[in-house]
Amino acid sequence: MSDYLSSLNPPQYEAVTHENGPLMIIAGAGSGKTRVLTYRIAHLMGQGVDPFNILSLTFTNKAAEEMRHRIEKIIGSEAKNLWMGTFHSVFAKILRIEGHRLGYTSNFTIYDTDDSKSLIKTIVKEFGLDDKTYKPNFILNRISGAKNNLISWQAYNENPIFLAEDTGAQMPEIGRIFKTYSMRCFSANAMDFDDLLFNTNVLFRDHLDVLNKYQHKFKHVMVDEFQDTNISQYLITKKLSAVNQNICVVGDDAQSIYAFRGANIQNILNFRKDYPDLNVVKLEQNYRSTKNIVNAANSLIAKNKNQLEKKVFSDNEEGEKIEVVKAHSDNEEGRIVANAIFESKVRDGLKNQDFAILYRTNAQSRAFEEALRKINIKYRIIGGLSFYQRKEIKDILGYLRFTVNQQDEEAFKRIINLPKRGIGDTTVAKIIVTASEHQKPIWEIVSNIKMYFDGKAANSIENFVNLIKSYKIMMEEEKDAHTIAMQVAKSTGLMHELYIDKTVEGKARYDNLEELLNSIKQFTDNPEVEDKSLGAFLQSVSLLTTADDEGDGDPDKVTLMTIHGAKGLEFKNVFVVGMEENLFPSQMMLKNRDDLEEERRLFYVAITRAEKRLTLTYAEQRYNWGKLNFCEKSRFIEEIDPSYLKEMEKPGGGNFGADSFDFQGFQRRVMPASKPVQTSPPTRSQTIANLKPVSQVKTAPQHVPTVDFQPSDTKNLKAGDKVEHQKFGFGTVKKMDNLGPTAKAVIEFENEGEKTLLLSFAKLRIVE
DNA sequence: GCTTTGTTCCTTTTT
DNA sequence: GGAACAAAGC
Repeated sequence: MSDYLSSLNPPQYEAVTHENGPLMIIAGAGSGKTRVLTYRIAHLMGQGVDPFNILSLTFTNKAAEEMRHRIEKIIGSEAKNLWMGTFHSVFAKILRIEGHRLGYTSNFTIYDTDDSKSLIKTIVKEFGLDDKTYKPNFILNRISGAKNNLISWQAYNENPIFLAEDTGAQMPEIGRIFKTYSMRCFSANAMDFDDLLFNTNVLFRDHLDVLNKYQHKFKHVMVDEFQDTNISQYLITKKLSAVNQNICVVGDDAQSIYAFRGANIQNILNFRKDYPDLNVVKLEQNYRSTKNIVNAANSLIAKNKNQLEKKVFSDNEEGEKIEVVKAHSDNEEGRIVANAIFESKVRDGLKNQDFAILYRTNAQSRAFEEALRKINIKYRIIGGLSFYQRKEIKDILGYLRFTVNQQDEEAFKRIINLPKRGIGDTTVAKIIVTASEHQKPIWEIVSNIKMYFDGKAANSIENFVNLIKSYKIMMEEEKDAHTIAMQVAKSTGLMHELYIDKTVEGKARYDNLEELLNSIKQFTDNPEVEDKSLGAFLQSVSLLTTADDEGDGDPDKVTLMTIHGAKGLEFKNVFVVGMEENLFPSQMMLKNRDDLEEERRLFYVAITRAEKRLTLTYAEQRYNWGKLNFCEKSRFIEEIDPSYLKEMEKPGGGNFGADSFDFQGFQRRVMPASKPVQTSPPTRSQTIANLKPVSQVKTAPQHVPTVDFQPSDTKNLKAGDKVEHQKFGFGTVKKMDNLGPTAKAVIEFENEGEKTLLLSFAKLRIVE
């Protein structure tokens, strides 16, 4: 049991064996933080602390599960009794138990961002406000920001500063919207993400017996990624540990990247003030990366003024210099990275899973997906439009949510006329008006609909109510989540509707639905899950984090994700792509929050994910919602000490550029530039795993040899050339207007007639 | 009330 | 390029 301690370096040892009193671990990137946390919990348990008394808050549920399994290996099956999870999932669990104190039932709904926005939109409309001025996104951010700082709607409306700010932003009614939004959530028996934390604070503030209970329950409180906690989260942990003072926070101020959602770097900088007898341990040795990568990262982060003093170092090999690669376009960037991965797999004997492509925004993934797909490299995308945000999935979940909680207004609006049953907007509006006139919940109105309306719509509503009632009965009979979901999918007709849709999209949606039912089955079949009810399943779904999505079980894939998603992860080879001004650092960030330091920390996080090799790429031109933009190299590249960098045109000795694409035994067929190979959204389990052999992939007509239309080829385009346009089909160039990036061509299309096009390269290719 | 077609705005990042 | 919404037609 104690032999694992011998593998630790002195500060790690100190952190692991520190038992009582406040502790702050400043853990530099790659310093073995997870190992320390794991061992620390194991050590506490070894010292006789009951796992029921340990609360460990992690950043993703997946991280919690991994840690739990590692502890299990050291100390045994008791580890399953540890309280572990994200802030949101742990305190949602507590609110299920204690929420009745605040007027919620135990089956409250958790509104996701879409629900919140939709509700705000409804309120804006009801208030008769202009929805061009009152943007749901902005309002939600405002409300969320307030709640993360523990400002209630009452306090907000009493605060002249907030109201003046809103008036200044031409939105004086935000306070009133905040109030209505909060009351509507409450009467829907629903909490949004911020409410889970806000209400936990309210619970602990107003119900001291509850606070007391959990203070004594959680004898040890641990917080991972402490630099990314907000005030609301910090106060929860502070209150919980007020009696025992056994609070251990682990973080790295250099990796604080969530200020946009209220994370407060001051939490970590000021922790010492709250705990004067604080022990501080600094883990400064990086075991993950080469010297070159660590030094480069240090030279970058040194530009930040706000930071705790520490010296991260590596005793690993020197390693290769960081490659900086310029690509001509975003598509070429994709090909360069895909080729480099291909080459590196062969040269260094690496697997797909050793590579990650990290970008600033989800929208950047497309070029890399296409390039990887073309050369049959399996990949997985983390984040972006998640499985649970797809329409067909949300539809079924809407039914399940409404079955559990009939006050759920957002679910009601989604499913009342789905599948179409002749209840249009007018009827729904009438129901809502009637409900508010009689001061009764919507469910009360619709379940006695004949008392209020008659006619065709009333009959449809009655059928709908009976459907829901039948599901409720199943729930009361304690049928498990899968049984009920199956019944819902079948008896609503939603499953059949997708089944008879034989379009590619319809097929994909049907597969998605099947996948959903499978995952519910997995949930109810999992022996580790005690509560197999519908409510328990819904909760687990609504608090999934992006990293929690496991895909189809094949781990050997290249990982594509945002840098935010890469927190806590490591890969042998990392590509940080889109290193361009306005993209990274993001111009949005600079415009709205003017926080270059947070962007720099984000880049620091990206660099420090790499163990062996790091490549930075940027493109000279890039499409941004249909328009071609010209880009400049990111200032961040210049900020790294140049002695750690190696600038090059193309990686891999220049032999793997976009235009020299033939590998041994690997014949590439050139395809129309931006025609997606897979027209339907991939199901989660597919995750593009089952790539078609190149020969089956849709290609340009066989008889016409084609080449990609590259931007550099504009100079070659001349009158008389035959071209194909993605939308307009085949045509002949009549005349070129001028050359260079702003070139225009007059083209006579076979079916569409003459058109003048600003040459948008992805849509046009030369047919020789 | 439903379906088709046209128009607009958009994207940081996530629980 | 595309989702989300509005208008127009059935």
